[in-house]
Amino acid sequence: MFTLSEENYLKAIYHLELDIDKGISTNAIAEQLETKASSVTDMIKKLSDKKVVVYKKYKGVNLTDFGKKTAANIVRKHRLWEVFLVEKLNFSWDEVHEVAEQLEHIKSPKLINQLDALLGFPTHDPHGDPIPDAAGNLKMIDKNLLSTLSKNESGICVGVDDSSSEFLRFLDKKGITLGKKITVLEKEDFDDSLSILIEDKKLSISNKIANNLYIKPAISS
Amino acid sequence: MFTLSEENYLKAIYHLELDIDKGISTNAIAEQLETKASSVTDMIKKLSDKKVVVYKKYKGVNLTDFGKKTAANIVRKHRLWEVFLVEKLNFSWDEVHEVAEQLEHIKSPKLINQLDALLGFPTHDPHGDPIPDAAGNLKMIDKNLLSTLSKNESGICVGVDDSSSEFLRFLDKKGITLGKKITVLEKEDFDDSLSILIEDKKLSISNKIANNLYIKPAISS
DNA sequence: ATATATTTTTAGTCTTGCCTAAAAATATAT
DNA sequence: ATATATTTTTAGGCAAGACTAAAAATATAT
Repeated sequence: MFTLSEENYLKAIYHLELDIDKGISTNAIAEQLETKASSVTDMIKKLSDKKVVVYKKYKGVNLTDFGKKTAANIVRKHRLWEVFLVEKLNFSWDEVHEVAEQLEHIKSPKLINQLDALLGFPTHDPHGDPIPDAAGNLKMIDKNLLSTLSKNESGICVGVDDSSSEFLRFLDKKGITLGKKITVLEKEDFDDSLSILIEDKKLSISNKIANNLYIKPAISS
Repeated sequence: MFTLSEENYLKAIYHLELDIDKGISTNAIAEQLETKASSVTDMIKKLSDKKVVVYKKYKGVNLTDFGKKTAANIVRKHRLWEVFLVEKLNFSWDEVHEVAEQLEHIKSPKLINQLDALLGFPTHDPHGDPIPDAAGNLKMIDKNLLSTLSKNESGICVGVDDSSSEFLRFLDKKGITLGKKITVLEKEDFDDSLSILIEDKKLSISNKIANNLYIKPAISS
């Protein structure tokens, strides 16, 4: 069994490993968890003793298979709870993260299995992130940043890269939500901004936005 | 804001105050929380500093109004989650306690309000215990122990005093669940056991059982 | 290749929440 | 009323998980 703190470290390392394929550095973990490098070194030793990470001094850490499975299960719980909050309790997608951060630590396999069933075995959370299955595996779907689309190409909005409340509320205000079809009408060279069509509405969006929105390629209209 | 440990102390004192109207003794709290008296003294000082209890050395503690409200809110969350587990996730009434002990510490007013609504604003948990309202007030319903009924009197089963898994599973086995009507057919003097009628079935139950089952008086049949 | 900068670890400290053992206060019994 | 028993508090310590400051290792730059 893992403490709350250990679980948060596992989750942080799990997320970092999706982007980095070397050993995860002490500093990277410290930054992710908003703590100090020395605290990370302390905790890494504990996690290493518990066989969830492999640690070589000055060389960073990597999750063991056991560690990966444990971390994936926490992420699974987090994302299932997010779906629950949106689907059953009328939370909006920018309100779920903090509460899910708490709920992900609840320990009860039956609870999670039943929740999964109640929600109809969802595969993605409200931000389009995949939900690991009970074994810890996650299916990546084919998705690209909106910024990679060319003029006149279309796609379905399937996820966000930045899932901060600020960005999500900005999307809400613009009427951009998951599932909607977006067509690129124009790409401006000088600032890489886009003119897009979404539900018969024409919008102008900056490159920053286009770099944080995932699109599933579709036949252009 | 309160720590997990502080919340558990508040809850323990809250429950003890329902039975005891003097100052709640250090030992009583220690027993309830399965900890040592010296640990309780330590924590009492912290709770006193936080203005949730009034403490006089050697005289025990009592909750302040603020402490009472805080504790009631934890109990409210516990019982709402129990209802959720039974109503939405197919838990049985003997499985909910442990998980609710974890869930009661989740901090999100919106979560609880929405959960309350999802469940249809329940007034009692799966064991028949009343759910405090958002202000912390709880309505006691008129109930008596089954053992207080006389021969030929009837009542509706509305709650249990002992809500241990063992007792609840025993009741399940006997077919005794909340909402069912029970009629006392016979009272044995020598061991205070009862012969009862429940859903056209005749059962013999011991005094121990009859002392742990609450009944809402009804017109005898 | 050596000096400098950065990263990581170590050493020592703090707080929280628990513990044991001993001392102090209160309660009970003769 | 005094002796005995019980309860409560105090004193001192321990483990977890964080911190700061300093030392050690590694990386970078000229």
